Amino acid sequence: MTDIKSIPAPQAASLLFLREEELREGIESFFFAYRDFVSEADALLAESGMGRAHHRALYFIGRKPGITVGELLGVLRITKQSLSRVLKELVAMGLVVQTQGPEDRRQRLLRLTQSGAALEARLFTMQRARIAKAFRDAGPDAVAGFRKVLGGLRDRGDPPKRQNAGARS
Amino acid sequence: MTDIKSIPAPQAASLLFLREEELREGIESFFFAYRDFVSEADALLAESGMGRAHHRALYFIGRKPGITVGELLGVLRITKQSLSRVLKELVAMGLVVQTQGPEDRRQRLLRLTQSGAALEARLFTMQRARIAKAFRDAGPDAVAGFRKVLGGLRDRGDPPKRQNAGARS
DNA sequence: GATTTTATGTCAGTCATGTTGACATATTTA
DNA sequence: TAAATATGTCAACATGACTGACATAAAATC
Repeated sequence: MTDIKSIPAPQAASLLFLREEELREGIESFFFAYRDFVSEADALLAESGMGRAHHRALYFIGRKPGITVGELLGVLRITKQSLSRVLKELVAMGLVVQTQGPEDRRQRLLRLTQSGAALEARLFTMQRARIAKAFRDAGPDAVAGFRKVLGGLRDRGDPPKRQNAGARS
Repeated sequence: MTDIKSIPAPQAASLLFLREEELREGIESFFFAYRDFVSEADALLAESGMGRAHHRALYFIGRKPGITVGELLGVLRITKQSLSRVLKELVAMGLVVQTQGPEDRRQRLLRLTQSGAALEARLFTMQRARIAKAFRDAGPDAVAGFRKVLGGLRDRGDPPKRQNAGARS
């Protein structure tokens, strides 16, 4: 039923139009929502002369204390030069500490300091308010759908290895 | 039921933990999905020496042919100086044309040329493949939930007017 | 034990995209 | 006529990415 081939041309065109329209609206919603969501923490970060790159590093170090530099590079998918600058600043500001890996002493394990954790918590609290409200208003089924679609939008397969990023010449 | 105040402390803490965990996973999904989604068109844009800013302008001009510069600024929420640079390049490359507004001759109405529309279509086709697959795999209910949550994440109220952007000193 | 690979850091330069501030011009509105 | 609006433009700067090249220490392999 509703076999697209069985539909007369004008209606099929109309269906295709709606399909494209629906997808474009999805793309636009995605763009606007993401922009509004991430821009929220900027003011707080700017107070300490930081930007979004600092936020992302703080976030993922807080999420996995003891994460190595290489792992963090893999998560963020940026070059080590980019990350290095950010990490250096976070360490200089006393928000992050690096310790030598206990098994592999080449590794630098990253952890938030107390003040780093405090800043991350303040940033998370801001974003939590927004996302919690969106989740609450939309309801659990909608949240499940949100997660499901986001999962489908992710890259599948190998993350494209980038020069200078991780274990690559 | 499930009044949080009636739950003994350890379980309440556990629930709160799950709640935070759930929200963090949502934030991360959002970050990863958005990054993967928008990065896809970069290679094609780079061939012509363009970036994401060009893509966004092309996209919204294609979406509303005859859009004014001021309207586009309102959609993108960037400064006119940023947009100006991008528009100038798009016009120079023959992808966009500007025509004087028929009623208000101060306005510059923006439209895609044939090759501009062709490029936009190529870019949209790339993204359509990804989002259509995600929508199809997730199902209509999930898509509805996705849209619902995204709507809730948007800024409410006045878009924060930014200096130099639109009608402001 | 010597060699290679890996994890990390660093210097130097470039690019894309955003910002602020100031000012110019044409056109519409009051 | 005067003020407000839509647009454009010059200049300077910040952020966060990038490439390429090279350095060091430690682990893994031959």
